[in-house]
Amino acid sequence: MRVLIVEDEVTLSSTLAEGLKELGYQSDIAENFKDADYYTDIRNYDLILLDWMLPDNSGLELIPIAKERNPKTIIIVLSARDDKESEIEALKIGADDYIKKPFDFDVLIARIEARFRVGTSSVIEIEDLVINPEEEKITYKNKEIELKGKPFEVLTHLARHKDQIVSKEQLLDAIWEEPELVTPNVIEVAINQIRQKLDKPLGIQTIETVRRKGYRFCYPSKA
Amino acid sequence: MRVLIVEDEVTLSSTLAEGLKELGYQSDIAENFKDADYYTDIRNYDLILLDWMLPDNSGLELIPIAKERNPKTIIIVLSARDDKESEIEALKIGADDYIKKPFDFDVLIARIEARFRVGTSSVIEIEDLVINPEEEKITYKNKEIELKGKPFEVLTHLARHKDQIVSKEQLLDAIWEEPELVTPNVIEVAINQIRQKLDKPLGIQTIETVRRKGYRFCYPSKA
DNA sequence: AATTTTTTTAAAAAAAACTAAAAATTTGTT
DNA sequence: AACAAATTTTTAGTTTTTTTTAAAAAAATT
Repeated sequence: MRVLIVEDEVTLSSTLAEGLKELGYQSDIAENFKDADYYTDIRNYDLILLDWMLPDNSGLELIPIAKERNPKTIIIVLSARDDKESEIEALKIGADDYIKKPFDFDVLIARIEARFRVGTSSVIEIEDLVINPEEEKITYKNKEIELKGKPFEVLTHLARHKDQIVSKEQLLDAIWEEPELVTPNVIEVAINQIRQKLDKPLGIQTIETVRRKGYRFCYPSKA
Repeated sequence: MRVLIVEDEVTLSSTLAEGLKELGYQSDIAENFKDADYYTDIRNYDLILLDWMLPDNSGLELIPIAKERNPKTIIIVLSARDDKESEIEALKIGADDYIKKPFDFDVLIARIEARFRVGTSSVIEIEDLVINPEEEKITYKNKEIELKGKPFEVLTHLARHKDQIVSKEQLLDAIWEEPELVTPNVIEVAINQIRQKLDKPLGIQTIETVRRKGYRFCYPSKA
């Protein structure tokens, strides 16, 4: 999980980053609007913790920009303004939550975890295909398929977003720790693995490539 | 949008129901746990506004039950308990939001609308013709049309400016990264593609050429 | 009829995706 | 710590698809 903390009080932002790190979140820190603009441009964040008042601009102005760049980003505004009007304004402009400062770290975490909570069972069952991310195991008609590591994660991620186009960039962001350090070709290699080890032997198609857009999990095909 | 209000103070629940009705929400009211249990069993709610303290049970106990029955239900807990621990408890057990009483109606609405805000769907629907730019897909009477890349983008752009004349220069500026590097002929080729793959097979006309001016998306023709 | 503009076609060029294998890195074991 | 095994990443060549060019044919305008 990738988090962007936009906050000019360095004490607060580093405390947050540390706390989040312990919980397995990876965060970047932007101290002003300009940096936040830069970061949201080059990376896709799952979550943005956004201070309203920044030295060079209003944090609120980042909301439409960030949402435009990645509509899936959840934005939680952290603000010292405790009037109802401010809260309503932030929510209306596109914020997903509004927490008044000073806030309790545990409450913030509880709200974040509630946001990203996944539905009960993590096992993905699609017809005869069963993907168990916990155990990193795939079976087709109860027969186990040898597919591990990155290719497994790519398949899992695509299966979770069944029928949706997922771009290479999104896959990199979701699965690789530092997406900018690898070439997008790693995904092509992973996809190739899946096709060699899963599709080919079983005579099915699980992933189709949508040229220039990404890949889409399309099993069972609706044809 | 279907809402279940679980609240024993009738004054509050009916005020809420009325306010929500004006905004187009349809709500049921449960005054106690038993009724809430009954309602969630027979109906699927988009949203449940849940009071923590109910006469016959803790409202929190409804959360896993309701989520099991309809995992998509959003549950907002409304509670007089204003300590952090209670808020964390509710969120951890599965609540999606926690609002302290007394709360402001407008804030509640802003939070609800933020939850159900739909990411701007860019799908263009014109009679039987549906253009989905996200997925780069066109269907006519649910039958998919093979049209991708630049021709697809040209069609999309013209459809977005339905009935308006769009010049070749405008199309180049809108779709090509570096318009000055290509000749306007690329557009003519794209238009031709559209006519070959869309208009011709379906016996319709989507784009008419306005000599010396540009092109105009003219489907359905008002003739 | 001459000129301009658009349409059509086919082939060249460019871009994106695929594949196989080597190199590098990580992991587990002795 | 050193080795072996497994995994990941890179490289580079191939294939496929899309985009562009260019030139001929057709249509509209003057």
